Amino acid sequence: MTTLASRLIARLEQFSPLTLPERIALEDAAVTVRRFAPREELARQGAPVPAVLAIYDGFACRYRTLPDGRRQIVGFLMPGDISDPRMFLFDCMDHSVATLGPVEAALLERESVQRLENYPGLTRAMAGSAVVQDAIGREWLMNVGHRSSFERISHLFCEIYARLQAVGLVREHGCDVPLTQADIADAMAITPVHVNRTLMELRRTGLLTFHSKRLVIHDLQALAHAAGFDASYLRLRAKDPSANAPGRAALLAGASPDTDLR
Amino acid sequence: MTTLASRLIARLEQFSPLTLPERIALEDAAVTVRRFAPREELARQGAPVPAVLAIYDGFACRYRTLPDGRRQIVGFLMPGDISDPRMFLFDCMDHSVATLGPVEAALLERESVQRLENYPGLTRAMAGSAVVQDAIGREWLMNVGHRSSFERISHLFCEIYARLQAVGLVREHGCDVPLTQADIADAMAITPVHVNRTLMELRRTGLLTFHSKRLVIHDLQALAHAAGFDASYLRLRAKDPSANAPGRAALLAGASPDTDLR
DNA sequence: CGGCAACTTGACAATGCTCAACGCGGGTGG
DNA sequence: CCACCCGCGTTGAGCATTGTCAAGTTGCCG
Repeated sequence: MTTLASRLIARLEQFSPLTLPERIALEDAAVTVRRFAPREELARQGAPVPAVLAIYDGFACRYRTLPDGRRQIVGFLMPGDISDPRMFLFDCMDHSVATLGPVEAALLERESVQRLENYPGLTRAMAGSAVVQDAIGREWLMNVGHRSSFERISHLFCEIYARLQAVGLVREHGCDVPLTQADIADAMAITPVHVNRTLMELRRTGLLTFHSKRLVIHDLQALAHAAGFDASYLRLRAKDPSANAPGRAALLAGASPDTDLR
Repeated sequence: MTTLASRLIARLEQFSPLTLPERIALEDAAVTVRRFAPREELARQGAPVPAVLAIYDGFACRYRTLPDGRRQIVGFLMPGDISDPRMFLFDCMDHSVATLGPVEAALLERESVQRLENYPGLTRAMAGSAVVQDAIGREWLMNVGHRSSFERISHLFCEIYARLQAVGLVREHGCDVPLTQADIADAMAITPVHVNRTLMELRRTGLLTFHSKRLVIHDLQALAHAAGFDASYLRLRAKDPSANAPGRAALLAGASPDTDLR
């Protein structure tokens, strides 16, 4: 059975190996798993930085809003993700954070994080995680700036699929993606109605289906090609599918990019 | 007379105060100022991470390119800026870096950076700098996603103006901005021809002029309002006005959240 | 059964793109 | 020294991707 800490450890170890004491410290810090309702605000732009968020299950998002109400989602926090501890360097948030669907997560207080930062491996892993989230932001900028709506949505689903695969949440070419079409719209800067049209076109072309929060990718190769998706920015090591059931610890194997890029 | 180190110190101290030994260490690390030609590539996507860049004068940019040649600039590096040292956590760059106009900068090798990271104040300051660059990226996403070309370009110029003001490079409501219209296009994801049209409209409305690399803002208040610009994401402390041109205090350079959001 | 959120669908409008040409200035080579 | 050329800026005409508005359907949950 997977616990929050084990998922977090597995994810963070993709960035830097952790010593036993480091894993224990992480487990201690992330014991209290809380449940959050959908659309719950966890941090507000301009308000004090509340805590670092470590996601066990579900999606959250960072977003900014314009005075007129338009919302731009600037990143997703997915299972195994941890938000950037360096936010504590400033006294207030420059963006908001909210859950999308229901979420299980741990909140790490400032002191808790500071304790973790005494461990170099953990510091390095969290930094790596943050760098990847930056890279994702850069890719999104590319997406929103230079790709058609069709490419954009394809690309987003490729990314989500790859990230969920990295934490073992993909089965049978499908995964649960608790996003509404409006969420996708806010992330990719497309109108909800146009998201709808584009999703139907994706369905029609047989590349993927996304229905009742379930994403199924029928032709990953073709989808990645259509999207211009190259997973290298995610810095994923290939996930051993059997690693879900404990027993086989031999990860870190090759950086064998089977779901290859370019 | 301003040296690279003094500019760097002044900028970094906006994030965290530095002790004397820290300043000295920084000076030691950044003694060698190199000159770079315009359009010189300093780091290439996919290639090893060469060095951390500390800018003394001129603009550089981070960018990603699509196979078909389209380029998205994902951030500017401006005088006093330093690129993110955490890039060294990975073996290759996820984006490229190039100069725009001529640039004077120091290159800090991996070992040099590691030495600096022994100083907590420097580590904190560099982290703060990186967090702000992330925040800028988020704002750009908002820009490209949800603002009209007119707002976008206005917003970009507000940002550039505020950032240059923070390092004392604004005089008489004007500053040197070594960008071509094509550069602005690549940053804001607009066509060069449309950038041109928009610039002319900005000129016509009397908000600003941008000619031969010189930006003059005629009505900052109005421009910021038109752009929906709120400087708080830049986390600038008000620049001491006496540092260069006496008199006019920093208008929007807001530690004060009076130019509030929402 | 009612209500609300999410999803669909259609007609129309517009912002910004494409393509194409031309002006202008500064640097370089003959 | 002049002429050429290339990068950059400027302008125009037509077009298409995507936004807007509006209405209707589905489906879940109380």
